[in-house]
Amino acid sequence: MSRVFSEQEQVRRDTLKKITALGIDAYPAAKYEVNANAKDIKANYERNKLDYKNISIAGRLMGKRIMGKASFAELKDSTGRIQIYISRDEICPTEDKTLYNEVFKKLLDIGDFIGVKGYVFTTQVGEISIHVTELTLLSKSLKPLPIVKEDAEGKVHDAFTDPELRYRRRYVDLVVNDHVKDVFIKRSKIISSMRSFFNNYGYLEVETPILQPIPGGAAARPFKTHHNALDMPLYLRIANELYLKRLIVGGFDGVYEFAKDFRNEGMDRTHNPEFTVMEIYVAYKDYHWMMEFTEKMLEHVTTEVLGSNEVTFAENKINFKAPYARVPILEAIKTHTGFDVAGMKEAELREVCKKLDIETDESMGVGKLIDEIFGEKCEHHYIQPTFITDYPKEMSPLCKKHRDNPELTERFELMINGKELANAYTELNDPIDQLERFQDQLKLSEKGDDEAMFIDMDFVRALEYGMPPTSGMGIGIDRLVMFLTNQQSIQEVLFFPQMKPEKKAPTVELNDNEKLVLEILKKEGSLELSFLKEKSGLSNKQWDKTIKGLTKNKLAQVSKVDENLMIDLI
RNA sequence: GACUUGUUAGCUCAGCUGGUAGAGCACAUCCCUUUUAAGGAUGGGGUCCAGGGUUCGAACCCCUGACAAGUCACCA
Repeated sequence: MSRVFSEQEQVRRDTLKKITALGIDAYPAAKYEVNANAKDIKANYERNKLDYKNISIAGRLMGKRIMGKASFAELKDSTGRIQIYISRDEICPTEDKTLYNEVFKKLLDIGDFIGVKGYVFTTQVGEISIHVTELTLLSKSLKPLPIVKEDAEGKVHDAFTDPELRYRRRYVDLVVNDHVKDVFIKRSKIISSMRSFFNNYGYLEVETPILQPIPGGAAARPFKTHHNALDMPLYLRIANELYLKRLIVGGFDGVYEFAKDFRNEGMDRTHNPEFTVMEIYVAYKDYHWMMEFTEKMLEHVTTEVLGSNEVTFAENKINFKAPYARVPILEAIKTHTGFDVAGMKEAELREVCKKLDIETDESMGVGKLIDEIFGEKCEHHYIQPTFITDYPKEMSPLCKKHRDNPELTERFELMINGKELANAYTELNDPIDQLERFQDQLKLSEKGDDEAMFIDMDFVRALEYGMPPTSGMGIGIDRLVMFLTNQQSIQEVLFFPQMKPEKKAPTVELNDNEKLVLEILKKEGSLELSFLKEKSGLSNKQWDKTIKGLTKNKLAQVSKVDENLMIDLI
């Protein structure tokens, strides 16, 4: 494969050769002992100067300011940036000034990893810096990074902002945009904060299959794949609910999993085909307990990770301090539409939808119709964390019937900023009821609902052995992270959001037109431009492209002789 | 899936009514021992997303396509 390098890339490759020629290994194998980092030095040097007499630090070179025999440069490690000061005669005490004049000044580029040893001091301008006594190249960078600069007022210049480039080259984004890195650090902290919250309760973190013969536990279109040895279809999981409940059957008191789920649906600001969900199931609990558990968890996480329960998201301030409001879905509909839909049959609900200007179709049953009314008319009103409870039975086939009303289920969804964040049930543990619900789903699917659930007979069998009363909850981690980091797009909280493949690299081979013109030139030697154009028989556009291609590849050149443009082979 | 907008140097962006491509940073060469987004001077660097059309002439106008972003639709 032949690659085309930009001028700057070519310069760096040449530089690499020069480094090697000087006997320097641009990619040394040995470990580099580090005893300090940028953040720590900046935070503690003033108070404790003696500790910073002999430090060793490593990172990327992020900027050079050369002033003759001395220079300043920026070093960036995982904790931040620090300035380094290099004086020629200090790192080159003998007559040989190569390390400074050649290696540092000319052969080190922005983006290279270097290690420096030296001592910390404060410059005349008052910046804490490292006075370098020893400089080591740790890894050469062959591609130029975008140069993002920040001025004294904190204003960013030439920011690297193009979303496509940022997502496709997340590594560059992370190197250059500290605020992006911070989002992902926060994401990690949110997850570990949740994990320790669950562990403190004594619940067990588990792993369940991602490849499933029956994709269950949610209403969604799955990805399908094929196992060769078994010669059978397998699906990427859309949820892990049914497996976690099997573990409750098996006797664990509480199990949870941070799971990647996969749904073969559209992509937009809040949907990525693979996404992370945390599901937890706890025995001997119900959904009332789970509401308290959920609000306590969110209060805990926001306190621990953000140091506050108040979160700004877009133009809204959201308060995660428990407790949260609890609103039955039918009450929410009554409040926001004026219609009391309790006990309504499908036909009556359709009538209500019509009056509310909500589109319906034949495949929609009672559950979907109610869900539609709520989604259209109510959902967006719930900005502050709110538990919407007691959903209709038909839209919750894995959820236990409501203890007071058999048409409803003991289910809640947690709404935040008008969006669903978490979903929880008092789990259905009656195997006979469960099988009937699955069969109802089958009818829905026959009616054309392509998201209705499959019947999972092994799951029914597990329930037949007996599952204790259990409550379960699932929470979308990506969306939670979006809320807590004030990001409006899911792509900003995923390191590598799904993208279409990149365009193919351009070829350097000549196309047919170029070959044709080249043949004519080879035969004739030197020709007048308009004559050659006519002879080639190409359209204006094609001629233009072709001759530009040839001159670019240095195969032909155009020159002006008197008043005529001549084309020659090179 | 629909609509809107965008795609020009390594990065951020200009580019007039169609007349052969511009800036800042970065890069290269030279000068400079405490500077700080940007010291000074000089210079190099382009498949103007791709393909086709109109035109004497296209980065610019027209058509088709690719990719992205935004809005909407769809989506427990």
